[in-house]
This record gives sequence, C-alpha cells and structure tokens, in this order.
Amino acid sequence: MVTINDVAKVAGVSIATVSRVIHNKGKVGDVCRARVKKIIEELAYRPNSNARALASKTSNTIGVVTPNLSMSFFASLASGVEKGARENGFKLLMANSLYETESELNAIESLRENNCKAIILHSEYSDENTLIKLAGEIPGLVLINRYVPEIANRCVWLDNLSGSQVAAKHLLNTGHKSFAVVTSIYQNRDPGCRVEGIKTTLGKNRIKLPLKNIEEATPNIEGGEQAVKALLAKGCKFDALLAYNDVMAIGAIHALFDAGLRVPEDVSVIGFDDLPIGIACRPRLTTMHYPVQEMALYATNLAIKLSESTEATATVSKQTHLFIADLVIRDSVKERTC
Amino acid sequence: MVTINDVAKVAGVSIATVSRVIHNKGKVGDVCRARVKKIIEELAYRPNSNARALASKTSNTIGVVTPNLSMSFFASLASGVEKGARENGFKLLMANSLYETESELNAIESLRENNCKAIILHSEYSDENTLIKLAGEIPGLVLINRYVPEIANRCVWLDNLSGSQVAAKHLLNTGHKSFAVVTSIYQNRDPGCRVEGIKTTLGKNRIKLPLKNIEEATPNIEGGEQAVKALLAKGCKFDALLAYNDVMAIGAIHALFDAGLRVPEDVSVIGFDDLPIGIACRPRLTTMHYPVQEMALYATNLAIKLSESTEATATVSKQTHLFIADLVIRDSVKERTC
DNA sequence: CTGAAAGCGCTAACAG
DNA sequence: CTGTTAGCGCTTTCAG
Repeated sequence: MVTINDVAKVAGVSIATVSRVIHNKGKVGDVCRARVKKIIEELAYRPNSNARALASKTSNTIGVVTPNLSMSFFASLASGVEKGARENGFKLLMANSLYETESELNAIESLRENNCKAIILHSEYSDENTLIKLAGEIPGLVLINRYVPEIANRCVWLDNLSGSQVAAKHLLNTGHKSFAVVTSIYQNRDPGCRVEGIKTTLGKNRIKLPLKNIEEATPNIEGGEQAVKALLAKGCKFDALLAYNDVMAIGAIHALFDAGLRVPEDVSVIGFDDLPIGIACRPRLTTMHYPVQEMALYATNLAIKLSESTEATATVSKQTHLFIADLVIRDSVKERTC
Repeated sequence: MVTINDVAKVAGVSIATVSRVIHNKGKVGDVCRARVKKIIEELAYRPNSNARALASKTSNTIGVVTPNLSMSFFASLASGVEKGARENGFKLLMANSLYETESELNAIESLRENNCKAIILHSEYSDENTLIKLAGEIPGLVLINRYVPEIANRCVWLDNLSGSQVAAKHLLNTGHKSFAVVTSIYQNRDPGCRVEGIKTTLGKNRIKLPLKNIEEATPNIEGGEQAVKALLAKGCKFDALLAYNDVMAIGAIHALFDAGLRVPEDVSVIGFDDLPIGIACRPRLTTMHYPVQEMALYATNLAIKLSESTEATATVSKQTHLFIADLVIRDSVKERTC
C-alpha cells in the first residue's frame, strides 16, 4: 500500500505539502503542485480514509439504518440515501435493524463507532425519548418517516392523514357508496393515521364505515388476501376498498378475483405507497405515491447540512420537513355512475 | 467522546489491559476484568473503528458494489450481503456503480480506500483483465453473477444455460408446440446464455424457433410489452412465451391481455429471476428461481474466508461456485392437451 | 510557500 | 497477569 509518505519521498517534499495538494488548499507552488500530482498519479496513491477520519476527527461517511433491504419500500429509501451520499462525495454505511428495538440500537451504535458524520434513521421501535437523546448526541442525525415534535427539524416525514383523505375523497368523487378497509394489525403511527384519515373523510360526507368493514392483517400480500376473505365471510358488501398499502392491496385484488368479484368492475381498490409492483398487477393499481426516494435524498442532504452547522444553528431551526402523497390514477378504481 | 484512555484512567489500569478485556484475550485478572468491564459500561465507551482499522491494518468492513438498489434483484443481492456482514460482525459499505465502467471503478476504489477487508462485486462493465488484476490485489474480492475462468474460485454465479433449458423443457413437457422469446437488447452474457439454452433444448426436441419469433427490447416492463406487440404485429403465432426475466414477462402478459389473448389459456408465459412481483401479477408468474440472496450470502462468507486465508491458500483452490435456478410453478403456464 | 512535529484512538509486540 | 512503547497514515498547528 502506497502512503502519503511514499509520495512525499518520491516527490522530494514533505507530507504536509502532499496533503495540501490533495486538498487543494493552502499555498503550494505551481511546479511543486504539478509534480506531486503527477507522482500521486504514477504511484496510484489512495488516501486511507481511516487515517483521515482519525486525524481529522470527522469522516465523509453517512450511515443509514432501515429494518431491511428486501422490501422494496426500504430499498427505495436506501437508494435515495445512496444517491445523496454519492452526490456529496460521501461513503455509505448500511445497517439493518430487523424490526427490533435492540438490533435497531445496535445498528445505530455500529454507525457511531465508525464515526459517521450523518445518520439517516428509519426507526420503528425506539421510543421518542431515546430518539431525542440520540439527536442531542449526534448532530447529523435525521429521522425519516417518523415525527417527533421535540426534534421536528430533524424529521423528514409524510402526511399520512392527508394522503389517506385524498384516497378516500377520490373514491367518493368516483361515485362509490360503500366502503371497506384492510389495514395493518400494527395499529400504531402510519396505519392508525391512515385509517383515521379515511374515517374523517367518509364521516364528513355522511358515509358510514361500519366497524366490521375494517379488517386487520399482517401488512403483506397474504395479509391482504386474508383480510378480504374475512370481510367477505362476514358478508360485508362494498364497492370500494382502501388498503393500508400496495402489497395488501395486491393481496386484496387476488382474493377478490378468487371470490368471483372483478376489480374494478365490481369493486374498486386503492393502495398506498406506489411501489413498483403496482404496475405489475392486473389491473394496474391506483394508489397514493409515497415519495420515499425523494424524501430519503432530501433527508440525506439535510443530515449533511446539520452535521456541518454549529450546534446553535441546528437547534435554532424549528422547521420540520413534511412531504405529501400524490394520487396516482391507474386502473383499479372505476367510476360508478349509478 | 470517551476513549480507551479515559477508561484506563478511571479504572486505574493501562490501556493495554482495557484492550485485552475488550477483545477477551490475553491474560487478565478476574477482578480487574470485571472492573474494567463495569467502567466501560458506565462510561458507555465505544471503540473507534477507524483507529482500530488504522492500528491493526485490517478492518471488519465489507463492501458491496451493485449497479443500483432500486431494482429488486439488486436489493435482494444487497440484502444477502447485509445478512452475511451482520452475521459475521462486519460493517457494510455500499457503493453503486450506475452501469458505467468508470463509476464502477470509482465505487471499487472508494471501498479500497476504506480498507474493506472483503468486497462483493457485481460487475457488468469491467473487462476480464481488470477483474483479474483486481482479484490479484484484493484477497477478499468475490465476483457475483459473473464468471471469469482465470479466477474461477472467486466467482459465485448462476448456470443460466441449464436454467433456461429447464424452463424450455417445462414448456415442452406441458405440451406446448410453438414458441416465442422476448429477450434483452443487451445480448451479452446472461441474455445470450439464456437464449442459447432455449434454442438447444427446442432444437433437441425438433421444434423450430424461427428467428422472427425472438424479439429484443430493453429488459423492463415496457420492453416486455413492446416486444410482444412487435411479435404480434409480425403475425407470430405461439402458445408459449419465454421471457428473459420476470419484469419482461410481466410486460408481456400485459401486452398479451391487451391484445385479447389470455394468459395462460391462450398463451403460457414463463419468466426468470423469481422476483417479488411474480406473485403480484395475475396470473401469478411461473418462473425460474434465481437464488440471489442465498448466493450473495454465500459470496459474503466466501469473501471473508478468502480475506483471512493466506494468499497461497486462496490461489490454490480451483473450485468455482456455481448455483442453479429452480423451476417455480405458478399460474402462467397451462398444460396443453391437444 | 514549505517543513517539522504533535497527535487522533487503538493494537501489538516487548518487558517486567 | 499487567504496563510501556512504538507506530498505523493522515491532518493540523506552528515555525520559518
């Protein structure tokens, strides 16, 4: 491995000079600079970033922790962070939290050990106090998809309420009269918000959403299928179905067809997230676009900015970072004229 | 930040002792060890991994480079590597290569600067010589989804030929008589192999595959649609369609339905990869399971092993690491009895 | 404009 | 069993 010392020796200068030309700062004579550059090239010298981080007490590494990578929602998230990291010349350290408090904390610790300058955290299981404490310790920490009022300016999140309201309104506008909802068994945060948004919108329009028309299941394809089966078994009638997310919507569509109901002719289905699978199914899924990738990119830039600003600045700003979901009209919702 | 020095001071021992209890090696008195442990706990001391890597000239970091993260194939790959890294107590550095030779090389360099002990590389654009050279320089380098004979023992790859043969055979066994193929415009490596496998299998069974029944397009959903439209426009007749991969297959199914042809009643469709979208579409896609995640996990363990073995051992082994694809029967292929 | 020197936090001999 | 010490490769004053 060729070090800065080797370069200095060959170039006949001190390592300080080499360091200066590498960083393009400080005053270095033109000839000298040119020679050093040439030698760096020839020797294929690559600065050791561990040594750098150690000496400068700062790194150009950004960390991201998500529950996993195999669900496309999180893959998009990671993809957005990767883009942000790359554009800012940062390295990306990735750690998965596996849906557990403990491994979530481990993941964060692991990133801290590595001296990550900024950290993007999708936290599901840590309580607010832990997050607030963490934010106090790590200037470059940004939460994604979660809102904690005390650290509002460190949160990049989505307005689930308005999103689900838009979805419900779309169904109303297209003439639907009777509704059903399949949601996640984990009735915290997002699922809770989304159901809430649906309820208020329907309520405002004097449409009843009987409790038995809301079915909970695990938020995946099978869950969507089961929920619809349960709904049908209970004898629920509905011409519109709102799913917690796209995967549940897909499962719902499968179950509906299996029961002899056509989508969208007999029942309209609307999802949430706008995952790639939405254009794979038949009919193509009408859904709410969750701009995760864009949000992740935004969060990354924010995290880098925060990590560079003085503590004072970071604390002063009270601005939060709220995104909204857009309606994506495809083929799973049909206008009812009756 | 609390350092090993702080711990040593508070515990009233030398840093060497602290280091020993951290690594659980060397001889340390029981009481002493207990006290140090307690203090580490109290001070919430976290070793600085940059300093570690620098001092020990080795890191517990593994790097992975893939073209991107937003395609689910690569997300699965990354997911497998993440799992391997986690299980071995490694950190994961991720770099995307964006489908370009230059950024692929940049990504690799970036990982090397970070002293990655092992690197998993999905290379599409580097030529073999570059890869061979790289393998010589980086003991822990493993290629995934690519075979380079000179460094066979560093390659974890899939037998595309046998995979596509199994697919073709399945269609033959289910009574299909006339075939069409939609493949990628990038007729290198994988796509080439897969078409080849189809041709030989059909050939052996005295079934003609007219050149005009093979249509090339970009390997995505739209490409699949276009290819089928082109096939139909040319007046091609077929009762079985082999797609280069699942996304093209999905596009093909869409186009087939749009043209009034039912899948699988009128034409059977078979994909390749076994991506999550395969169970989202209707009918559910029959496809070849590409065990990427498993392969990535295997590659990770292999890379770590290689990085730890002496150069001699690493070079000596001539074993390569070939995986095969399994047939996954779902609903897009129908038995023909006529 | 350039060099010398003091560390960054940790590991790994080497003494004792 | 425990402490001392010499770096790892680089950044960063501080002199000159």
